[in-house]
Amino acid sequence: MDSVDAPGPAASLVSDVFARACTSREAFEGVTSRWSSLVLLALGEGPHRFGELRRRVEGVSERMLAQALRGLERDGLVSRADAGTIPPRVDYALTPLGEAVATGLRDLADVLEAAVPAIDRARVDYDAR
Amino acid sequence: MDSVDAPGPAASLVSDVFARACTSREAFEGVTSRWSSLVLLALGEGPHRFGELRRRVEGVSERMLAQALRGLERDGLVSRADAGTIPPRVDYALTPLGEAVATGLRDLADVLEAAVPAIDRARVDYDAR
DNA sequence: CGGTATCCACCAAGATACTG
DNA sequence: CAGTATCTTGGTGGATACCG
Repeated sequence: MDSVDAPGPAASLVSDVFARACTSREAFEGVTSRWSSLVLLALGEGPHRFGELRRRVEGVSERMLAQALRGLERDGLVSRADAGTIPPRVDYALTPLGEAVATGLRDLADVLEAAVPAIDRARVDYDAR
Repeated sequence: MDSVDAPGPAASLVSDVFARACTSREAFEGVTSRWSSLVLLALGEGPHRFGELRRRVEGVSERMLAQALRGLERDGLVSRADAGTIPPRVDYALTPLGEAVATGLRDLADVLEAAVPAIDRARVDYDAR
């Protein structure tokens, strides 16, 4: 995996989200995908069990949650601790890398949450045209 | 930063990305959706014309690019300047809100780009199970 | 050049049922 | 409780053709 053609300002960059086949783009898409981002946000508030996540992330199905968690675990953003007990208990938490990503996502969510009134206004304006 | 289910420090919070019907979640999903995030990243490097964006964001189709731009314009993240000339010239740029979001996305991309080796390793480990 | 319109394939994703 | 299996469908998104 290398640069596109004409590397930009940061010519020493080894990975590039704009590059179709780059791991960073795949990871970026994984992180920003619908449920994964909300799961990371939830785990940013502390470790959660499966059921807790299901309740915290409104609207997620078991299937999608399991899938998101598997993807995040695979990329090393989330750790999975199976207590091996009955009834089962599995705790999910962020790895250090996951923390860094979740923090970024939190900042983004904060910006958007604060901008809700402006966004609502912009939508009304736009739709009125 | 805050606790899991207690309202937390910002008890006056009016919007919540975890809420299914909240504008902030819609906007969050718009911003993190596949092509929109890459478009914002590209525009974070400066204003671009349609064709420039198409080339910069590897793999995007005209249809998806147009759709992403419309969504971002609707939410007030991107401004559209049609020169009205022939041949046509339309410049896209970030609004102040768009800048804030793009900066957050950039941070995220930086983290992920830097973490590529770790992610690749994590994937190999995971897949070996 | 900067789009829109149309068609179509595929997969994301929901519902449901079942298991360790 | 924490998932997996299976089925089904609607939306996402690609290809192509065309318009101002």
